[in-house]
Amino acid sequence: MPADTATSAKFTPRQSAVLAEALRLLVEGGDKALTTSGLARAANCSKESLYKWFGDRDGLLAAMISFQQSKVRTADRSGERLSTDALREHLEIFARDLLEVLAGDVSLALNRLAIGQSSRDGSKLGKMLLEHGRREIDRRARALIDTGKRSGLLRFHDADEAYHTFYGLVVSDLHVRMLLGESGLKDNGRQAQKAVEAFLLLHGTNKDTVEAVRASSAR
Amino acid sequence: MPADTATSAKFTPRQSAVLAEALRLLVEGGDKALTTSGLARAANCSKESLYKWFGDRDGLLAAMISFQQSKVRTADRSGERLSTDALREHLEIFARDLLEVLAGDVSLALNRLAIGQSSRDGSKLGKMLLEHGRREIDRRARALIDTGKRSGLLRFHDADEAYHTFYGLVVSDLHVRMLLGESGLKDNGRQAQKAVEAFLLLHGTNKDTVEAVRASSAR
DNA sequence: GAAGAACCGTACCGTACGGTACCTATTCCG
DNA sequence: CGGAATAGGTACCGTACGGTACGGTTCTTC
Repeated sequence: MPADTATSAKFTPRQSAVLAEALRLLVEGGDKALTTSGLARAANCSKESLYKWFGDRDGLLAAMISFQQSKVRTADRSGERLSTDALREHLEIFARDLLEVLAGDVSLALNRLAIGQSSRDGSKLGKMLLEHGRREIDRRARALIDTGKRSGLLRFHDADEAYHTFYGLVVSDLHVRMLLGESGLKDNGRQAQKAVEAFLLLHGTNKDTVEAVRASSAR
Repeated sequence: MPADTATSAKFTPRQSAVLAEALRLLVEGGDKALTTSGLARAANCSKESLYKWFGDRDGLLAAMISFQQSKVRTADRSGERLSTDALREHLEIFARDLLEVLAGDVSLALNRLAIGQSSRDGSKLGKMLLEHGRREIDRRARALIDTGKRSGLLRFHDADEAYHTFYGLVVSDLHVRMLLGESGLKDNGRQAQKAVEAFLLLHGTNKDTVEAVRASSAR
């Protein structure tokens, strides 16, 4: 993550610094620890400024999500055709990145926050998280899957379905478990590898790959 | 779900009624709506009784989880050998049940509650939910999978891994999306069907089944 | 039928939060 | 240089919650 260049056009540097501090408080203490007074104290700003900038507490939370997402940029360097090995490599990298993102402190804290609020604000934060937060990573995955199909390495009749299958294979119930407080995996790489193997078996076209994977999965 | 017979030995009928009312409040308004005063008013009991029975608010929440789980009983009628079709049938039923449970009002509300608290109570509620809430359904799934293997219909080298694969195929990111406020699927049955197809392709042994499914998945 | 426990309803206390008002200091700009 | 805008510091208000205390009421039990 870049250090300070994350000054999205939406926020002044000062506001960004305050939002970063707000995220820090949220991560270390949960939403209970994120009070307007506490944030003002920790960020050396006044409550009045907070209310001027963000309206109210909900506005602050929304700004935090928006701010955090402005820092997430996914390198999407899979443009043209791919070899079998390259596809597998890209899928594995994607899976590892996905697991890493989901297990991140800030991601978990924001998801917990949105989930906690979802019952009383009409899921406003949840919608933000889903629509803006995952758009980037979804797009990257879809591009990868589409490229795989165009290269004749994958076959499916619904890209969305294929993506959800892949997501499920990679994440399983890990995300919810981590949200509930469990620690993550010891080895994301291995999980990514297995998920990709299974996914290629389900949707790959390369017979050698399929057979090889099949044999190994039955080992 | 049985109406009133759910009087676990741990709670008196009166306490059970109060806990049921607490769950109702939680479902309809989130944790913010579940105040001790509000519960006392809604359940026609006194706050003093609440504190006498459950200790403090956290004790009440824990009791709610325990109470709800005492109502969930999974019929586990898969004892002996299975045919291919019977296995598929059982897997589909399980998958549908799983999706239905996860999408249930009370389940979602309790998971939201536990996730919201996880950052400030050392994940006590989260642990309860994972260890006691899922034990039943996990056991049922594992029994099913083991039976499949003993019947020569499934192959894998790690039952846990196979179960997680199946879980991922069935649920994907649906659970988190619903926790964030999205509505569930229109058709759980179809999702269950597709997940079972994929799972059998990955871990089934029946060649006919495998080929048939393979063909259909590439349709 | 009386003693006693369990329980209800309510009133109360301390606290902590969201939000507002007011005043001061710094910076920006003509 | 001077006035306006911006932002920090602080004190304050209303509210609502968790938790406690107490008097009155119902239910049990002998």
